[in-house]
Amino acid sequence: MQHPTHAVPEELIVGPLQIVPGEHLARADGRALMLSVRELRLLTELARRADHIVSREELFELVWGMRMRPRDRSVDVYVRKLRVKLDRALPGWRFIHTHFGFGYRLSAERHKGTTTRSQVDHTRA
Amino acid sequence: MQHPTHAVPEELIVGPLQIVPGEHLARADGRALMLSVRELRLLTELARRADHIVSREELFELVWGMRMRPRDRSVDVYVRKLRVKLDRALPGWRFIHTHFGFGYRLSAERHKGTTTRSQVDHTRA
DNA sequence: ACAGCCCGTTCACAGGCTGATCACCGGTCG
DNA sequence: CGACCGGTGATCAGCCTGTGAACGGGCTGT
Repeated sequence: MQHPTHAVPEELIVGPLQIVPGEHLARADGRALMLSVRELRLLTELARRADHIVSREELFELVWGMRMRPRDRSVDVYVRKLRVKLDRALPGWRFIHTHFGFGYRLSAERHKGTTTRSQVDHTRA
Repeated sequence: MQHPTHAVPEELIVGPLQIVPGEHLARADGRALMLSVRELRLLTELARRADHIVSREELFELVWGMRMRPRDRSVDVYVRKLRVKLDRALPGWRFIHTHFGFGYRLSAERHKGTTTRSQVDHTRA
């Protein structure tokens, strides 16, 4: 089922991230990200609630479309997959923040010290 | 009694601090703070009584939900944890003021000096 | 039809965070 | 000056998350 040609496409912007759910596409600084269906959908739902904490239960229902079973760790696993890909695409940025006991929050934040290679960052806001 | 759709969420503002209990979230100048459950709850109760002195006993009952045992120092410990995080997030501001023998009071007040490191400050409240 | 690859799911273990208490020190008041 | 009150740093067990890997199914190209 396609959208009508000229429908206004939803476009989510979070820092250097751009997400276009209607096109099943996400970009980092303009470069397309290679995300699986689940990954993109999780990122999308987080982006739609950027800067707000979203609980695992809510995320699960939004992305998987059903109630989360008690000890299901799927959300955690996909959050990690996303983090890895986002970090590889945009080192020096952090997007998915854990709120212990509550859930996750998507916000673009710079940070010092990169994962893979040592990246000099003298940003002293 | 719930409102149907978008009930107005409680939002507490204290100077540069914004607290949204319903979202388990507090922001400093718009930036999300990373607070634990207890910390956020303590900050919330203090904020709901901003500019008023709240006794330890009352704070304990509000946050812990039970009577405070005679020598319990929990409130003091959490006040400190909050002070540290608030100072790191907003150097130059003081929020939690001690009222010797009475309790604590939350009020946004500027002060000079402090950088990232918490500096000993002999200024009287 | 078959092999290979990608993806989604589930495990089990490791590590980090939180909340509760102590013990000790320094500050304040009478 | 002595007693009391609040500030601070550290410890500890338990729960919550992070993480690497294994498993099985479906899709694709040959």
